[in-house]
Amino acid sequence: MSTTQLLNQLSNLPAQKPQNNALFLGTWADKDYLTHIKSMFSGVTTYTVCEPVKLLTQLELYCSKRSITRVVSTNTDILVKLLALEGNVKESAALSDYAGSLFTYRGIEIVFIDPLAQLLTVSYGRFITQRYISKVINPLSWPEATEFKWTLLSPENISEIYAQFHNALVIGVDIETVRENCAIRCIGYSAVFIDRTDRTPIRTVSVVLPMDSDWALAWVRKFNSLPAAKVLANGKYDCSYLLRFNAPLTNWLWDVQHMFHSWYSELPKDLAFLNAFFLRKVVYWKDLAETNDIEQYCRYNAMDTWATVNVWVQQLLQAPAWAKKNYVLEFPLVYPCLLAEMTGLKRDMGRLVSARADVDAKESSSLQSLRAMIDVPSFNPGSHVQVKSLMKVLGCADIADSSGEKNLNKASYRHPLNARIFTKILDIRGWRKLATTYLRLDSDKEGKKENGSKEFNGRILYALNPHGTDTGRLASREHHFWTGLQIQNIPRGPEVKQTICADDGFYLGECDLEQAESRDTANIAGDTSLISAVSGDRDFHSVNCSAFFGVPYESIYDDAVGKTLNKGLRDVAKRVNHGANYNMGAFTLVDTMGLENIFKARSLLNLKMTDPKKIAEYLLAQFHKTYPSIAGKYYVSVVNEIGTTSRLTSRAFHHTEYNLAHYSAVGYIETGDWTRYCFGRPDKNKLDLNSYVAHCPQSLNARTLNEAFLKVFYEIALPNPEHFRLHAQIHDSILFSYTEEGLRKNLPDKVREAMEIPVTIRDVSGTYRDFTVPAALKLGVKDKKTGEFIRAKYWSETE
DNA sequence: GAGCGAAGCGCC
DNA sequence: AAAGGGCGCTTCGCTC
Repeated sequence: MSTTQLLNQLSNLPAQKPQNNALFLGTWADKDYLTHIKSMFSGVTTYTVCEPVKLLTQLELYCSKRSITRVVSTNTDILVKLLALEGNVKESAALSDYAGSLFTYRGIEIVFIDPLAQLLTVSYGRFITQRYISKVINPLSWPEATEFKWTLLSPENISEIYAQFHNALVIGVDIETVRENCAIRCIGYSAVFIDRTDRTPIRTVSVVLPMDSDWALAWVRKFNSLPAAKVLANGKYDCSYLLRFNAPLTNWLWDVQHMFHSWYSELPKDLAFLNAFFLRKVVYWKDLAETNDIEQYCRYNAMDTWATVNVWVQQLLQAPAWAKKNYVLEFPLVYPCLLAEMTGLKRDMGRLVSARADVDAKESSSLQSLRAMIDVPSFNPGSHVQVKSLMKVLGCADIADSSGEKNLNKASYRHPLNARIFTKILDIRGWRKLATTYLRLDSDKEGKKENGSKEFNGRILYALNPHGTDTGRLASREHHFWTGLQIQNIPRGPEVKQTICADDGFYLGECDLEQAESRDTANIAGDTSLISAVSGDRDFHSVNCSAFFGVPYESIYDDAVGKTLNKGLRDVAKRVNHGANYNMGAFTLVDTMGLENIFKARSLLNLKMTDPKKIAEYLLAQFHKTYPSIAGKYYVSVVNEIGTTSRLTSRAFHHTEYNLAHYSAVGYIETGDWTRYCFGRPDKNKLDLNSYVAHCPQSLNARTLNEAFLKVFYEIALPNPEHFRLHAQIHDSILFSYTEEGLRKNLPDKVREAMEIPVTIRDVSGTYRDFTVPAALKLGVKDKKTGEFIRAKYWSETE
């Protein structure tokens, strides 16, 4: 019997019975939206009050007169009063924290929801509001969580509890940490026990161990080695700290954040949200973590583990098959990600200091000249407010709503004097970004805490999160140890990458999937012209140019020498292709190309019209004429699929043994690979359509690279711990390092082979095709003088 | 002085 | 080189 079947049989039954009338207790701001929630009360007689109600006694009186026993509310005055009754005294409380929290007051159940305006402004507003309202309107549809009981572990009880935990079905684990020194304050465990003979067959036992002694650490190691599967919430965080203390967690198989991301990737997934989403009778408790009382703190730790296992039970019971499949695809990525996060990359500290000095020098000389030019000695180009005023002074008030790069370029196009000033501002901003974000030194602190250098023992650390994006790409941010960098947006020039290097005895290598998203788009849409254009031997943009505008390919590009002959027109085709591919409108095309380029295109193509928007429309039309399946079939299929199922499912199959072990090829395509639940309305909202149209190729590419990441982890990194290091995945590339011995074993080539995964795909018209995105290794640079190949030691050398 | 949102910008 | 989409970090300027 599977775990799910077991839980299904044993699920604790809810105890409540349906009750009397209902009340919506809102605010003035909710008045306009009342019609939207009417149907959510399932026909129960519901009163509405939007006038200010400040006292619980007022509420009680109102309810008792009308036989009201359940209340849905956005009234924060009442919320604060209810919290005070629970001993949580505060002046104000945010609905965003307490949405989904349920209180009981004198026989009345009160659930709080977000302001009704969110029904229209947040794509998932209706969905969540309906769910929370059902907590009081349809309580029988909500299973009861286990009873919360917790124990502080001590020498007196720990042996006995440890023995008891050997029989657990799963164990929830959560740590609380000290940010300043990366210590672990305490660790909580919640064991789930099953007893079919019991009235409540699912039972949990929660314990907490303060981490204040070697004795405690020794016990943590024992508990972490228990045989039960572990369930965590964002477990890479906890695992990182436990690894630091040499107390690795074994058999981590479940994670409620990854499970929820696999199900509703567009929704929040912090533990507080998951509690409110899955458990009926909960009140937000994150603010309790601010306590200084260690006992209280441990209790809070225990509640988190209790919530984690209860959420886990409900996820297993309620998640549909496609979400569980997503989980199987996503969760295993935590292991290679954790390895890469704990490996990090070495920073050459000498080079860091000199690179920073170079950047600082360029910035300060530019700043000096800018200030002299405009005669404002204190001008700060980093302040958008000041730059906007400058734009107004220089006659660009009409575009001074933003001082971003696009508008500054527009302003520059108007007058050469503007160009001198605004180009300088953009230069300075560029240097500042490099210095303050990527080349930080300890001296940048200036009294502010945690604002100095980014290295951890001379290394750049980072987090790689498989649950960070809506498309299945990994997201990156600073490391769990509260330092390091987002590793996926390191600037492409040498300025920063020359300071990041392989470890002693290692070389750095990077392997890219080439034009992956274009190939994916072509194959998903099944546009045979686009497939051959993107996978052929000829220059893609020149092929487009020829097809769009009816000029001979030979006049655009010379294949023999690999040279562009008509850069201007090829450029137009490039811009049009990129824009049209993702459903850009004519207005935006004008905006992004700039008037100069639009009129350049007009003269290159001898067009008659003078309205820039008309020119852009013409350009976009040429794309859609050439590749009719993109808008004609692919966009339409996105709208239809979401309209009928609220989901987008990738009909693609990756040929790796990991997948083959789980699914047979044909059935896999029919049921789909990665599925995204879509709350947006692509039929009504163009931005939603754009994002869903972009999702499919981006997601398919992410899936391919994620499969490759797993292959590299299992087949290359793990068997060669002395000679290979897995550093990161950067959207279409994998960054690694290897030794001389690793080179003799051909490990870089094996990375490339692992990344070239054949894919079988069913296009939107039902045609099956096989294709493989080629991967290219970047292992070094040719010396410009000697022509000798230099193996990369620094990241700047893998170009 | 802390906290927060907006703006801007880095990558694929 | 850079549109559309996908992200996260720093600074500024404001509020509390």
